[in-house]
Amino acid sequence: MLDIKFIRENADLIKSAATKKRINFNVDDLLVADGKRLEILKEVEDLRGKQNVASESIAKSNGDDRNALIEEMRVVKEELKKKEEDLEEVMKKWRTLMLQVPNIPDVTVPDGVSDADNQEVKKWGEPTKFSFEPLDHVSIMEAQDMADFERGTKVSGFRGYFLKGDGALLEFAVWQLALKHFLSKDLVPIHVPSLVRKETLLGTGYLPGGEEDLYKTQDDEYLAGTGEVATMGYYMDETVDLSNGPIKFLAFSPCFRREAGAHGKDVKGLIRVHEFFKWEQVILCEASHEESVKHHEWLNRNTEEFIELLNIPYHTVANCGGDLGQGQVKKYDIELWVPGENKYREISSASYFHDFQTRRVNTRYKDSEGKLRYAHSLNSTAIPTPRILVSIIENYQQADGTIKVPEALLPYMFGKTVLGKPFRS
RNA sequence: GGAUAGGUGGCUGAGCGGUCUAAAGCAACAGUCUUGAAAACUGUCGUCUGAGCAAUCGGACCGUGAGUUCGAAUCUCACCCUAUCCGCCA
Repeated sequence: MLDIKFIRENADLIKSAATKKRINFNVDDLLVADGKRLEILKEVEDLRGKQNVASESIAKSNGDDRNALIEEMRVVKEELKKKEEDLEEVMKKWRTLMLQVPNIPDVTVPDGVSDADNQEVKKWGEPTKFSFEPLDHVSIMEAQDMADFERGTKVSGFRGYFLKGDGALLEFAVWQLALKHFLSKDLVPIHVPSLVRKETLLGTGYLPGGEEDLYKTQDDEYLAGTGEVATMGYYMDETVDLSNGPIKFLAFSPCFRREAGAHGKDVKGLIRVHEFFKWEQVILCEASHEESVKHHEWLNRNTEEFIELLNIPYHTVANCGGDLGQGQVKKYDIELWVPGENKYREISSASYFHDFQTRRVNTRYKDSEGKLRYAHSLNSTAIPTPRILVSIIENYQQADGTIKVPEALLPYMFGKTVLGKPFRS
């Protein structure tokens, strides 16, 4: 959500934002509705003012004076009722349009329609070369009894999986390394709920609109698709203290996604599952563009560093306008090399929103002049499992089918340096 | 699941049809006093929104939404949320 004053004064910016994001939104419709809204609001407020004045007189008077005044106000009441109905009608339209206003993408966001137009801004390492034909993670993990997809489906349904033996150990090791790395960045670890109330999803912008990708309970709660939801909900309707610097969280939570729009995609393996775990970085900072930009770069760099610890080839892309969400100002995706598919796959997404989200969740802070302002919010994946296992296993596989443990994970693998047993040559 | 009690400003808490412009206390901020601090005293002290250069003025907000009324924090209805006890339960 944006400030209506800002929208009124920067209608052109909104127009080009919609164009750049490939979002169908007509700001003129909103401005017309807004004009009407202000006009009727003024009338309603004048009538209410009249009523307030008369009300005081009525309280002080009696007898005929009193009855005359009451009669007079009966008419005002009818008029007011009619105007209020008019106002409600305009407000309905106004609110609907307000929720659709796209946030302004940064000037550095590349132009484009879809993820195919995202711009590579960094490339680290070269795609792994093998002296043999590499296997995909599904074949390797099944052969090594590190994952069980058949029983996963039997027990959990489509996209179900078990991580087992070294597969499970590897996941826990990644978590440990992630804790070590990200906590060295002074983030506050927080384990957040996945079961959330509707308000938090409305606040973060996943509702309305994302209903079909969310699991819902019989008590009308939802299972969040990311820890960002509960983390942003943490300070909902509160005034936070940013005088000692930004609030920086490292949130952990199970994540649930129905993947309703992805039925044919990535049907095998650990790339796209209904239930996974994610460590997520979340920042609330002062309402300054420079601050947001600085933290955005920092968040993304934190995750890049983690991937570098694992020594997996990756590249970072700046998402193009058409690949940005309604609220995002700018977004980076980090994509890891996946030998089995011979391409990079997204592992992380770092975005900033200015005050787009905090307006909805109503999280403010007092600035140095004591004025209440909406904070800026940012979030970035720290690390998702099991998706990250795909790249670890495929890039570290050896000719005999075993997997070398990445050096950084050695301290957390209970002495194991190689996973699995030779099964091919 | 059963029963009960509640939702009022940053917090505690009064108000239960018309000076509510929401008491009072605490906290906070400023000042006086003081070498400095504390205490004491004095003053300030909500949010959103519209008009205005500004001082200021108007409107809204007592969990949410409807309703009754000339007038609602106060009455009616529905919903949401919280707490406590019992039951069940990792």
